[in-house]
Amino acid sequence: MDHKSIAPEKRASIGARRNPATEEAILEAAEALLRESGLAGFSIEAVARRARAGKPTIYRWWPNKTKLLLDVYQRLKLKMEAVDTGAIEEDCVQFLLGLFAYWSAGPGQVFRSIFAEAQSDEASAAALRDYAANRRQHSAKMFERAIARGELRADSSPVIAAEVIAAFAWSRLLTGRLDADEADLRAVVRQMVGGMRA
Amino acid sequence: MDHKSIAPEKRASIGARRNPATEEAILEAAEALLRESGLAGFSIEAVARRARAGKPTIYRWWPNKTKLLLDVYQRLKLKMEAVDTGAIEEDCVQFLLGLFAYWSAGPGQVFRSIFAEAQSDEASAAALRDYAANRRQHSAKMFERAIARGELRADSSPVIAAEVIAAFAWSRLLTGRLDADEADLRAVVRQMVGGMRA
Amino acid sequence: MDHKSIAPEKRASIGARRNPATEEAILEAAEALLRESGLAGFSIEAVARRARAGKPTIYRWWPNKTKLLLDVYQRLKLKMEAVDTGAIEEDCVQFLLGLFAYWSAGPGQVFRSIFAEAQSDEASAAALRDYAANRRQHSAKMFERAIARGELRADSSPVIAAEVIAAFAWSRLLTGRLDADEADLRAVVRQMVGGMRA
Amino acid sequence: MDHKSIAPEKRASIGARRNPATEEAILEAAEALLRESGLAGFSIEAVARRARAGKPTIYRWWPNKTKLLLDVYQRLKLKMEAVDTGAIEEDCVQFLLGLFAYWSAGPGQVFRSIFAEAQSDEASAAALRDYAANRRQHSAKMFERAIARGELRADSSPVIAAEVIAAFAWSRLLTGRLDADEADLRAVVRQMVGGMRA
DNA sequence: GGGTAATCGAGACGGTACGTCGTGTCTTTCC
DNA sequence: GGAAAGACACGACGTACCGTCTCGATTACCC
Repeated sequence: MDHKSIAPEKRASIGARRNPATEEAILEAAEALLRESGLAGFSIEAVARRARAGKPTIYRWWPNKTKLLLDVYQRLKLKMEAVDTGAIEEDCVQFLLGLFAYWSAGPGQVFRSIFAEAQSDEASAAALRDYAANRRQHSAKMFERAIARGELRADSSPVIAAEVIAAFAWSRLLTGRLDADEADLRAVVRQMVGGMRA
Repeated sequence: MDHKSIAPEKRASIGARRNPATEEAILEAAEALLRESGLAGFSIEAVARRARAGKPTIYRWWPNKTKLLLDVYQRLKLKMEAVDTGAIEEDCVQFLLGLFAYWSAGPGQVFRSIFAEAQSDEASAAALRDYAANRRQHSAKMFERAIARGELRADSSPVIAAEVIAAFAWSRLLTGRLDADEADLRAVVRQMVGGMRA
Repeated sequence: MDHKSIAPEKRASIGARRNPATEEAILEAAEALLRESGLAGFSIEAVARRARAGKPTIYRWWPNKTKLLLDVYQRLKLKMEAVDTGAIEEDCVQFLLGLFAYWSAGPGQVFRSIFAEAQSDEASAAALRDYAANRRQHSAKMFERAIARGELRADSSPVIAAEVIAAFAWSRLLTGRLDADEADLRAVVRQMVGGMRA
Repeated sequence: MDHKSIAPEKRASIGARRNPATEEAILEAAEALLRESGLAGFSIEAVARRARAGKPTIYRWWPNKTKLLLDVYQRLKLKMEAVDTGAIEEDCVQFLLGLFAYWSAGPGQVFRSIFAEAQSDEASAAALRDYAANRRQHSAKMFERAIARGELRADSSPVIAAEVIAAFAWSRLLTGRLDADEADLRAVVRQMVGGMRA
C-alpha cells in the first residue's frame, strides 16, 4: 500500500548540519500520505518509512506530529491568487470556484486534517487561527477594492465579508461538499454581498 | 448532571437483551471524557474503564468510535429552540448568542470532536452531512417567517441563509472563537441578511 | 469453519430433570472439536455453539472445561484390544502399529489434550495417572504370556516392560511422530525386549 | 534466586540493537511465573507486567508464547552433564537420578509446560521435536562410548537407546512421578539396556 | 388439572488476554 | 554533530473466551 512511491535514494548525513534533502523528502512524503489517505494514514512511522528517514530525524526537527502537519500545510498554502474582474459578485464566484478546484486537487485533504487536529490540539488551533486571520486580511482586499470603486457601501466591513465567505467555503470543505456548480455559488454569493451594495 | 467520576455500582446482565443501565453508563462516561479532555482523551478503553463496562460490551453495540461519538451528541442536542422576536436581525443574533452559549457549556467540545472525526472517516462525514442538512431545514424556518411577514424579499432563499449562518457559527466553533459579544454578532448578521431585505 | 456439522435439532427442556440428549450432544460436539482442532479449538463457547446448547447448560453439569475434557476421554478409552501372535517381538510391533493407527484416527488428539491439561491441573493429572496404571496392568499381560511360554526370562518384569513401551508410544504421540514404519518400530522393539530374552 | 517480585529499574533502549538487560528481565519474569503458577499463570501480559517490558518488545523477539517458553527452558538446562562411570548401567541410572533431581528443583514445571503447549501448537511441537532430537544426539554419546569400549554390541543403536530412556523419563515427568528411588530406576535401566549387551 | 420447580436455549455482562500498531524517547554507528 | 536504524516502555486497538447472570419457554411432578 504505502510502498507505492518510496524515496529510493538513501541519504546519509552531510555533516554537522541539517540536510535539506532530508527535510524535503519528509515533507514530500507527509504531504503525499495526507493526500492519499488523509489524517488516518498520516503517522510518523509511515512518513519515516516513505521518506526513508529515521523517526528520530523527524522528531529532531518537528517536535510532534501536529507541527509536521502544519509545515506540510505551510508549503502548500501560497498558491491561491485573488482575481479582479471589476465586479464584486463575479470576483467572489471566481474566488470560490478557484478555491474549490484547488482544494479538490489535493490540498483540501491537508487542510481538513489541520482542522481535525485543531479540534484537540491548542497549538494547531492557534496556528489555524493565525492563518485564517491572515487569509481574511488578504481576501478583504477584494471587498476594499469594490468599496473604493463605489460598488459596495462605504460603511460595509470587508473583514466581516471575508470571514463569512471563508466560513461558507470551509463548511463545504469540512462536510465534503466541494462539488457545487457555478449557479449555486452565484446564488449564495448574491445573497451574501447583497446587503453591502451601495 | 452530577458527575460521579466513575460509575460505582456494578451492572450484571439482565438476560438476553440489552441492559439500558449499561448503555446509559457508557454514554455518560463517553460524554464526560469528551468534555474533560476532548477527542484526545476519548478512547474505548477509557470509556470502558470509566463506565465499569467491558470493552466487548461497547463493541457489541457501537461498531466504532464514531458511532459512539454521534450517539453522545444525539443525546445532547435536544435543547436549542428557535426564537421568534418578530425581527429577523434580532432572531439571528439571539440564535447565535444562544448557540454559542450552549456550545460553550460543554456540547461544543463534543461537536468539535465529530467534525474532527468526519475529516478522516467517511461514515462520520455522512452522518455529519445528514445532521447538518436537518438542522439547516430547521433554522431555515426563521427566514421563512420573515419572508412571510414581508420583512425579507420573497425571492431570497431561506436555505441558503440558513447555511451561511450555520457556516459562520461553525467557523467560530472550530477555530475556538465563541467569545463574541453581541455587537460583533449584530454587525455580522446585519451584513449577512442585508441583501435579503425587502 | 465450525459450522460443519452443528447439531440440527433444537432440544428444549424435558421438565425438571437432565435431558440425556443434551448431555450426549455436548459430549459429541466436544469430542468432534477436539479431534478436528485439538485443545486449541476446544472452548466452551465452541462446544455450546456446535451442540446448540446454552453455555449455562454446560456449566450446570460440568464445573469447568477440564471436567468436560475428562468426560470426553472416558467415553473414548475403552477400544484397544491386545494382540497375541505367539512371538513377543511381533506382539509389541503389532501393539504399537495398532495403537498408532488408532491414535491417528482421532483419539490421539483427545489423549494429547488430556496430557496437556494434566500438566497444569492436578485433577487431570491424577485421572491420567490412574488410567496409565490401569493400561500398564493390561498390557503387562502380553509380557507375562511370553514369560509363561519361556520366550522371556522369568526374572524380567512385565510391568516395567509395559511402562517402557507405553512411554515410548506416548513420546511419539506427544511429539507428533506417529508416522513410524514397521521396520523402525521393529528395531526399537528388538532393542527394548532384547534384554528380557531367555 | 532472590525473587524480587517485579523488576524495579526501568530499562530504555540502548540503541538499534537488542538490550540484554531487557531479554534477561523477560526470561527471569517468565521463569518466575512458570515456577509459581505453571502454564496457567504464564501469559505474555503477565510477563510484560512483571518484567516492566512492553508487550511489543516481547513479541519482537519471541514470535509466540512457546518460543519464550523454550527459551526459558534453554536458559535453565545448563547444568546437566553426561556422566561417565565406565559402566553403561551406572551411567544411565546416574543420568536419570540427576535428571529427576534437576526437574524436581523447578525446571520440570517449565518443561511440562512446553509439552502442554506442544499438544495444540504445531510450532511448539516442531520446536520440541528439534530440541528432543538434539538431546537424543547428545545422550546417545553415552551409549556410543559403551559400544566403543565393547560393553555394548556394535550393532545396537545408540539413538534408539537414547530415545527410549528419554521417553521413560518424560513419562515419569508428565505424570508427576519423579519420586523414584535408585533401585527402581536400576531395575528399569537393566531391562532397557539388557538387549544391547555384547 | 393447575401451580410449582427445575430444565432448556439464548445471549448480555464484566473481565482478562490476545497479537498489532503507533507514539515519542533513547543510543549506537556511520559519515 | 547530523542521519539512519531500530529497540524501548507505553497504551489503545478490536477480537475471543471465560464463567456468571437473567430471561422466557417448556415440561414433569405434586397437590
